[in-house]
Amino acid sequence: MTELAVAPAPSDFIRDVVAEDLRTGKHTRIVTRFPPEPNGYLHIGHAKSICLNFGIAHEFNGICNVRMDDTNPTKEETEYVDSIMADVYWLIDGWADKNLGGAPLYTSDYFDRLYQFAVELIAKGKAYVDDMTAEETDEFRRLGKASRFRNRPAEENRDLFERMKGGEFPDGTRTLRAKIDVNAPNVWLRDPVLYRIRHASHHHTGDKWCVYPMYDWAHTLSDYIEGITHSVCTLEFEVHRPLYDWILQALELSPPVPHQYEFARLNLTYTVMSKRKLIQLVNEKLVNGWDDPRMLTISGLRRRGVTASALRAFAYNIGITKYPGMTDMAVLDHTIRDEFNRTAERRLVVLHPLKVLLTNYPEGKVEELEAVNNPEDENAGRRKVPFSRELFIDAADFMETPPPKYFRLKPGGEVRLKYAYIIKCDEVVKDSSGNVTELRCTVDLDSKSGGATSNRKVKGTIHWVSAAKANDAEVRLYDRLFTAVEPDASGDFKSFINPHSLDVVTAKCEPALADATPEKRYQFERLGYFTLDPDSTATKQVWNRTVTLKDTWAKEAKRS
RNA sequence: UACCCCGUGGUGUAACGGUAACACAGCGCCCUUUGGAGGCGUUAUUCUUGGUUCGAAUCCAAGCGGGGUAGCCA
Repeated sequence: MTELAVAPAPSDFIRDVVAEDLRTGKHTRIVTRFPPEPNGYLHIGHAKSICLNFGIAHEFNGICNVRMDDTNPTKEETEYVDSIMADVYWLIDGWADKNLGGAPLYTSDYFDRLYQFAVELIAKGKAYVDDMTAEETDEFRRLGKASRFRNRPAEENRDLFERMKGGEFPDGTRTLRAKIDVNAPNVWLRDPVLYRIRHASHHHTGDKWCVYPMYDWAHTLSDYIEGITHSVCTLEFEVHRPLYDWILQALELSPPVPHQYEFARLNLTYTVMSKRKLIQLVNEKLVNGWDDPRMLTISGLRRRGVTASALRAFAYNIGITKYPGMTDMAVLDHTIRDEFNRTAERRLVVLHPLKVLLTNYPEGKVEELEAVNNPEDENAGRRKVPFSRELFIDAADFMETPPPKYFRLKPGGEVRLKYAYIIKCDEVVKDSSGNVTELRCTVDLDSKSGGATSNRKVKGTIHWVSAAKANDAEVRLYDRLFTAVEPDASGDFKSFINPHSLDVVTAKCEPALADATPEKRYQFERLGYFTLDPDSTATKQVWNRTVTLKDTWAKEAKRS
């Protein structure tokens, strides 16, 4: 099993529609799109959407456009465009052709055409310039009342709209509104605003414009312009769909026209997903930037060590529906472990070193013992691990007064050192304040792994490194960022930040780990999966714990 | 409040009028030189009430519950 996570093509209600439209000949080539607003970094919820839209294009031989939905100059920045494209390419690379979507497109590149469409709508008597304030507009809409400017002659509307574009009027003084039905049951049909005045510099069009289209106008027509067949968005836009369809009909656009479909956005336990909250975490320095490995941003997940293929497998596992549920973070963890168990090479690393002296093992002797790189993959080969008189084991693998069912080292007890010998703890050395500083043990020389007399069983097997040959490395142990299942369910989500979400230790690593590369994932035996962080230098490795191993002992220990 | 959408084990999904299944989580056992992985088993599900039908998770109606929308944000 070297092919990973190439799951069978998933099926869901949207793919069903796509397949049907192809079957009936309604469409001959599928075009989807992923339309982020460049006002923040992409998160795992966007990954779900990317996998859906690119997935459909990929499976049905179509294309998927990445389109910056940049109609609000006051919120959008080029930095975000760059991060978004980096994330999208990373996520789809090796799975769908990058050129499936090509270079990023921009709604702002269509501003001229969108403006012309608006002029057309005015000419058809289906839009008018309104002079009411934002507050008045809101109130009238709530009351279902018509604006007193609603019946302006088309020519006056045309003139006013042109002068809006010309910059004659200050921000907020006028809007262009669709003339639909001020009393419609669906509030989005109560003469929605199509254009507003914003004397602001735009990240992509500079100072060319001072009127900017609203989402519904821009998005619908951008879909049409690009020949989108299936415009897939999240549930909160469901009530916009009648407006989407109205716009296409009002302009009497020739078919085929796009159709909008909605699915439930991703909700995950123990995290927050809204851009507003993520940006707060960054700005208030509660995390170290957008790509902090504790963030559920795509860049954060990438830095943490999650692979694109694992993220895609996750998107596949959770499915697509209209039910707005809450997915357990355990599903993400499981998906990552599932892949890494098959692909990650094993290494011995001691996180919290406790010295062990083997009293009956010769001083100065070094044995090169053989270790399996990956028990799940024979092709991963073997390596040598040096063994000597002084070792480090993890402090958690020794207890002076252990609870029942503790299989590791204890005074007078025995344990197997992985790939090496069985040792017995004879003596516990402590400092003046009673802390254990060293263990004196004896080796059963007949118990060497792979040897003729190695068959003796002991209950526990622990990892270790040779003190003389070990290399130091910084290891960043990440845990979930929030302690509450739903941090934003009530109160201030920041009050649920996990104070132990990051623990930094200096670990002792076996020599073979020195050759590690950033692309590879490693399992530190019995501890978890780890990835080299970009903070690493030629002289110092920095490791991120992507996810722990499943730990049934922790559960057992909690019980007693 | 109005309008729209959605209700299948604890969680996420499947079953497309014909035996309610899969994954995660949980529990138990087996195996294990990772308390990992793996294997086996197990707990537990169609919101309610009517209707249509030989037959309903599926279609219809009402109720109940949950979510969304009511920015000159997207």
